[in-house]
Amino acid sequence: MSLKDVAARAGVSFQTASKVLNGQKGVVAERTQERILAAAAELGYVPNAVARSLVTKSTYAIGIVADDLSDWVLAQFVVAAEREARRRGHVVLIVMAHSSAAGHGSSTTTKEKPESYVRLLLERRVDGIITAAPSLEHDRAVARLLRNRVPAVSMHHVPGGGVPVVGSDHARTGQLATEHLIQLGHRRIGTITGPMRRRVVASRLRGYRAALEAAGIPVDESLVVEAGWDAQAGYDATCTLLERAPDVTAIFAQNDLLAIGVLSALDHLGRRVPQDCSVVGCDDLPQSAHLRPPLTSVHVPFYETGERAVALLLERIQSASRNSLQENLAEPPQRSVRTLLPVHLVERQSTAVRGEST
Amino acid sequence: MSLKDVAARAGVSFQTASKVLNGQKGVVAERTQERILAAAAELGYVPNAVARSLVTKSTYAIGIVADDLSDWVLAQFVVAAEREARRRGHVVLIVMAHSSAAGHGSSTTTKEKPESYVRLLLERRVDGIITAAPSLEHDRAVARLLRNRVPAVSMHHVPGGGVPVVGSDHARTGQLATEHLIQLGHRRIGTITGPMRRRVVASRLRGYRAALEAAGIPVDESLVVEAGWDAQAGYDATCTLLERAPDVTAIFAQNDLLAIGVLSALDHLGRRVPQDCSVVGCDDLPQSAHLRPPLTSVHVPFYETGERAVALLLERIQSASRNSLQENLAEPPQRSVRTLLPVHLVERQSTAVRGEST
DNA sequence: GATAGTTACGCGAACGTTCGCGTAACGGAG
DNA sequence: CTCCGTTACGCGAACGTTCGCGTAACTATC
Repeated sequence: MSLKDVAARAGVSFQTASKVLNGQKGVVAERTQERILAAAAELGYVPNAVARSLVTKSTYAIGIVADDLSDWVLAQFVVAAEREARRRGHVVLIVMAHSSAAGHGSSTTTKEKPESYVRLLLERRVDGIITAAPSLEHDRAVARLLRNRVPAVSMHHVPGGGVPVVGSDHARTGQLATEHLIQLGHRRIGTITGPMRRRVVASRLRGYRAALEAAGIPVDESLVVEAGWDAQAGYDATCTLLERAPDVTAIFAQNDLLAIGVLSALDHLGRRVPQDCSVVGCDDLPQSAHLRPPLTSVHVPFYETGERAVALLLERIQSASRNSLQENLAEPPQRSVRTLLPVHLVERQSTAVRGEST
Repeated sequence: MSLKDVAARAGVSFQTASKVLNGQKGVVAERTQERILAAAAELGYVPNAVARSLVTKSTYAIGIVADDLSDWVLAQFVVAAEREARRRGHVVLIVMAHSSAAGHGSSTTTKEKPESYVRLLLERRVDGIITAAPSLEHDRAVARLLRNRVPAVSMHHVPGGGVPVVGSDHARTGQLATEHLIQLGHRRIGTITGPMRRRVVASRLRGYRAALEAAGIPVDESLVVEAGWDAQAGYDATCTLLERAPDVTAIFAQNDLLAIGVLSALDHLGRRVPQDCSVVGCDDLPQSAHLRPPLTSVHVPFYETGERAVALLLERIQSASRNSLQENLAEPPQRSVRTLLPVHLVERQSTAVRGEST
């Protein structure tokens, strides 16, 4: 099962076997190479990556700390990251930052500290870490580890900086959606936001405000309703919104799940979409095209974000290993970079010119 | 950074440091223990799990081979598996069986063989493997590796058996949905299926047929439309179905994504749900409760399936390590077990008594 | 047929742990 | 003061690799 076994069977030293099975080729004579290959095949030899890692000091593994993957958006990110990582010869170790919520039958409610997620990966000696866990975006302990211990890239804000961020332009997202509604003639535009403590939410809301101001429309705070992040929350928030301001003619929902709830609520309240009320979402889920009516939404490139994140991470890993060769000569000050991928509006049938049917 | 460093600083041998930092406690005097702990903290010592694994021959890692996690169902499974694994002290290595489809900008189209997914994990010396990749359910090479090389549990059928399967009762799923429609008085019940090569699809269809036969309703093959696995496919298939058989009064869609397409198509064709046509789905996605109308669906316990899968896997891992101690005494014949978790119908507003409004 | 050059392989060390056993140091009893 | 029993720590080996260098054996040159 080990190099020694196949070497014995082929009648060579295990170091020679190592050279042909894993290491550099061409150093070993054709004839013995074949013998070794044959022996390995017969024994079903599988190289031991953990021993290899021990000596090469590199695991060819990257760690991902992610929030709940039930969220399509994060799943998309992770899928892309894994694919890109493997394309480049790395494997992915994933640790989920499960929300503290009791959840499904976990009897032993061990209160896990967020930094332990990262620590777990550090113990495993991953070559680098990617965080895709907005729930950790305010955690300073996690931030410190990411900054000092290992090459890292984050999908969200990291307190204190020092970690490159790859994301999309959230403010622009809110702005695009709102501008679209303004162009359709809407003036009373409500918005359903996610939880305010999340940065994305604040950014998208900023975009919403900016668009209104640019159009000379006063921002009415009663048109902003903070909600959760799912369809039910969208439903409830819409009811609240229409109670507060029955005259809204358009609603900007901060994601498509919320938007589903918005559509549902409008239906119950007897408002037709888009004739009585336009709706625009964010994220552009695949299903959104098949809702009734098909949902206008701002497309956010999560897949590409995942790809970019690992591409950037692998670059950093390489430059880090180069630098350690040079004994950390010229410690890279490395201003924390922010890469923002462009978003764009996908127009479907849930938005229309204001008052078209009245 | 290593045990030797903290040992040096604490003035002890590194083996002693090992005992207090990782291994058994109580063997070392209180005083020196504190010294070592202090030294470790000052140096920011993080144990090296790869070195540990090398000697203990156990990585405390399990591998998951999964299909595209954009599918909520699989994501759910993986989320649960990861959570349960970590609760029990294991970490998760995930490898995705990306469909060969060209997809997003992967320039180097290295044709990866499915078995290489497993091989990757074997090299990493994971303690066990879980497969959640229906796309691999016909791959004999993968099956052989799972059978012989490592403790494994699968979420889907494994050709040749020998690997315990944890899943849910798919035939019953189809049966429950169909029985429900029959009880509401429907006789002309169409069904939109997924791709026939998938086992789930065949099983659910079997349940559909069984329910019809049990009710003495002849099975009309023209009412069975094979489709893909997403909303668009559901839309198209519904159009086909209604062309073939305009008299259907109920449709059973094999998953909720398809059902979204079904609802959308019925809307376009001017049929009201549920008055003109009832619709029932499968999987019970969270959004399904907020569609219009809220979708009746068969709930499938993916989360629990994930939990059970790793629970079973960890059991097997333990018994395997015990057995290797006993030199594989009494090779366990271990009939390949199938654990089927129960499903249940969730009744919402997309189904109604036939012809209630006509 | 001795010497230099090349090619093909082996050797030793190191990576950071764990684990069992050996052995100092110490205290109390004879 | 010697002897035995504990307690607290150290030692050596092993896990399966990689890597650089040493060194046989073999071919070519004079």
